[in-house]
Amino acid sequence: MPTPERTTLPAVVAAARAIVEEHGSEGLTMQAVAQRVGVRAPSLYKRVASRDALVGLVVESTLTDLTLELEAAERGADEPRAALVAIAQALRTFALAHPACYAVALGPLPAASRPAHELLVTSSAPVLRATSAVVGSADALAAARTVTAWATGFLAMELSGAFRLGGEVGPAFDYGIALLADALAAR
Amino acid sequence: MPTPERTTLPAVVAAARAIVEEHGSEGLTMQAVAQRVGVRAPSLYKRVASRDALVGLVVESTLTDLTLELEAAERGADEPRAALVAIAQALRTFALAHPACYAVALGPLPAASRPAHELLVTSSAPVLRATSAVVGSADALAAARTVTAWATGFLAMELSGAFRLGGEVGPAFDYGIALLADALAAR
DNA sequence: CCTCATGGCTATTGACGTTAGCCATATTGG
DNA sequence: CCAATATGGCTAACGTCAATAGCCATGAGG
Repeated sequence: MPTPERTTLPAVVAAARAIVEEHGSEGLTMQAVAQRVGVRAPSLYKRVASRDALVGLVVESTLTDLTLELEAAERGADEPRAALVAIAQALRTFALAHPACYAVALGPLPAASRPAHELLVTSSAPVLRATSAVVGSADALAAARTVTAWATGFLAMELSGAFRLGGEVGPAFDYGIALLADALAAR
Repeated sequence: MPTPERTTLPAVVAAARAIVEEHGSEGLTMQAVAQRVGVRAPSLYKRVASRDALVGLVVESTLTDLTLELEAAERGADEPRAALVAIAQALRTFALAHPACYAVALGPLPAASRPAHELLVTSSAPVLRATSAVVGSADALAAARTVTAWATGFLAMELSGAFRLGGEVGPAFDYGIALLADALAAR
């Protein structure tokens, strides 16, 4: 190859993730990323089609990491109901550890930033398996959607500071997942 | 007052809401709003401190309308569990009727766009009353948070088209609210 | 009638994404 | 060993957008 490359696509994505985590998603400017990898902003377009596409790569990278955590939580449980609870708690742990990247990955995204469909399938697989084991395959999808909707809604509220009306947040999460798990098990 | 006013703050907010609904929140530029009310963009700053502040007014306006719908749904039910279901369904109806404004109002917001705390209290009051009637005042807050988290999470997913994996969405919503209502009633 | 507070306007700035076009270089094929 | 070429980086520039500065016109109140 001509002209030695001063950076790489993975380095660009890693820089983008770091910037998102440090300064929020609105701090993710092409200039900031370029400066971080030691290059000028226009050069980034040799690696990435647009800013939205870069956001999409951040989302995919984050989602990949998250999926590993969810699968680990699933493996660590010996019983379906416990797996459901463990997966939910792993999701919250991840969200609190990487709040900005989590918010970007699971928040509203422009079409050009949406991750590959296949990645969404693999990241939702653990929940689907767990609910399937609890309620049976017929209702598994609806049950998984219920749990996922609750968890992402809860975490969106927690991360955006919507829980300003007193009460501890951790116990409220436990309350919710226990309620859902019991309700599903009762079917 | 000097120099007859060519527009008013309510007109500006109404224009902003219409633009959000027609072209999405990213279409809400100061130029677009100004053109719609028959004024030049800089003149808007005589009425509104910033774009974020204008978004905040759109949010408050939307939330006010939503609250009326939730209260109407609450009044229309004669039993606590039915009230909970009716409120959830009213929320979904509103979200589907005004998807873009709903998404703005209940999505992540910069600090300068956050609605007044008091408004959040009044808009969450119906759910809180309903859960209180179902599970008692001790668990009412946690229960309300669970239902709210689920509903907003579900609608965020539905509006962003995250339900691409087959299955009808409406029945999934019914499944979820029934599951939650039953679970709360069983306590 | 004169004053002045006020709303609107033009011009401008600064940030940002993105494109155009040039230059330098390392690899490849003769 | 050398030239051709493909490629990565750069500077310059454009368009969009939010926001500010400063001027002008107007109309209500003394």
